[in-house]
Amino acid sequence: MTKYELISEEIRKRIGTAYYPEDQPIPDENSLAAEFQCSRMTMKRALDLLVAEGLLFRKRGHGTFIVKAALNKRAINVSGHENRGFTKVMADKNVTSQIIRFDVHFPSEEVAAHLSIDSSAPVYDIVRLRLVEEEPYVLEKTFMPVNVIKGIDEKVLLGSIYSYISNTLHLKVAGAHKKIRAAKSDQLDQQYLGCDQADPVLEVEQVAYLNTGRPFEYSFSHHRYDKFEFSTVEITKTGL
Amino acid sequence: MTKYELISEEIRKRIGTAYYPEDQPIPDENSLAAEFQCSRMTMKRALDLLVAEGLLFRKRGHGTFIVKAALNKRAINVSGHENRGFTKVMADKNVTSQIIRFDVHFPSEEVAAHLSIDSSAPVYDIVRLRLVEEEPYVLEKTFMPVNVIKGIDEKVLLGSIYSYISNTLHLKVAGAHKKIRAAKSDQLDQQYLGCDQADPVLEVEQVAYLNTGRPFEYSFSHHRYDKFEFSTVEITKTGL
DNA sequence: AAGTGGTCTAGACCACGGA
DNA sequence: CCGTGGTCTAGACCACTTT
Repeated sequence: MTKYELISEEIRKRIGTAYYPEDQPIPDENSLAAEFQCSRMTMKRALDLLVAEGLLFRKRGHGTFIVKAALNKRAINVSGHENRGFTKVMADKNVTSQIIRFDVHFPSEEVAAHLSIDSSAPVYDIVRLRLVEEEPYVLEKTFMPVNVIKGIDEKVLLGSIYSYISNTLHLKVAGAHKKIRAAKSDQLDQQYLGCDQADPVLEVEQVAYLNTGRPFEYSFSHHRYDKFEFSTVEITKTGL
Repeated sequence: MTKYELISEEIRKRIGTAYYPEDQPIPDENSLAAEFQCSRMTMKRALDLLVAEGLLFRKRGHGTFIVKAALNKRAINVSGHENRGFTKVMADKNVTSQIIRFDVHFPSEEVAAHLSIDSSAPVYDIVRLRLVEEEPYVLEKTFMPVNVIKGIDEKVLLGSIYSYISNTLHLKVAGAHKKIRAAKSDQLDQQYLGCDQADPVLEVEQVAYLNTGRPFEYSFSHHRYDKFEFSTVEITKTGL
């Protein structure tokens, strides 16, 4: 844990417990830096995290203030992470998987393009239903290059592909590009997510890549429209 | 324009024009700092922007690399902004509005809570269809406290509420919290967005707040499922 | 040991807003 | 004018990876 993260957590806790009055600026950066015995740059960085979370905002020449809208939120995430894909969020829940399809074949033009591979490089074609506490949570359609993610089998699919990639293959996931849209539910969604024919789904299209820069997953996740939503915070640049 | 933004743009341009080979690290931070005549901190900050955009990623002990998946993207946004709400993105397009409903009344419990106001404080209740180049683009249901955003009338609603808030009221928007989900289209959606009864919509629930910390807008935006998607980049923390 | 990125410092100057 | 946050610097030390 770095110094700025520790300080950030302390300030987050203070906001959550109303240690600072919500209608006044919190102490200025120099005072806080003195209190926490750090440089002003480090203090600023700690506050930056909270600004990015939407808990604080700054007014040049005035001070740093608490976002009132954020106080209504349940409890303010103790560790304050909004965007931590699936498994992380589910850390202490019972996550299981059901395999709907598991094939290997040559990729379509589209899949090859998104994975930056040649059409002659085979890909896994996987459809899994993931359940949280026995409840259907998300239906995932996944393409992964066989050359990159070697040795996928049913046993791996019943657990977490991400655990396999990091713990067994010792590869590291660097990030992902996502597109989020609404879609009509298809026959598979209705069958496995248990949704009605008239129910839509929230579709997340994702290209994930390793810390080698190589894309290793192109996937479409379908979530029940009544059980999943995506949260984000938008910050207006101070200069505008 | 700050130094780190200028440097960031230059590097973004270089990536877009394949100035750097994509299978090798870009020059290290000290070399780049020397080339751009800045400190290493400033150089790092310039690169941070590109990492946040998903164009670059870093490997401690190795170097900074180009994300191959990002190169496929059309042209790499010249100024690289993903999350700039409506009006900004539409800068050079013809945006018009059609007023579906315009009322003032007392807020429901839910609306009052999201706007952090008392149930006795009246709110505008607005439904607008927004069109881009004459095409229906989004149907917005908006609640705003009358005490905060004074003087809204039909003329304002036909243009941009945001312009009115900044240019006439001289208030500043600091940010917004958003939730994105899929929903069934209702009768209004079908009528105004021209979607079929079976078509879903992408719903964005938003609480926007001023640089006074005061929430001023609680809204639900419905987008046609086939014409709108939300893009985002997820970065895995290097420590994990 | 050498080279990379990650953090942190102490201090400087600038931009903005209010007294 | 002063106090605020925003940027920038020059340098230090640490963590990680390869040689």
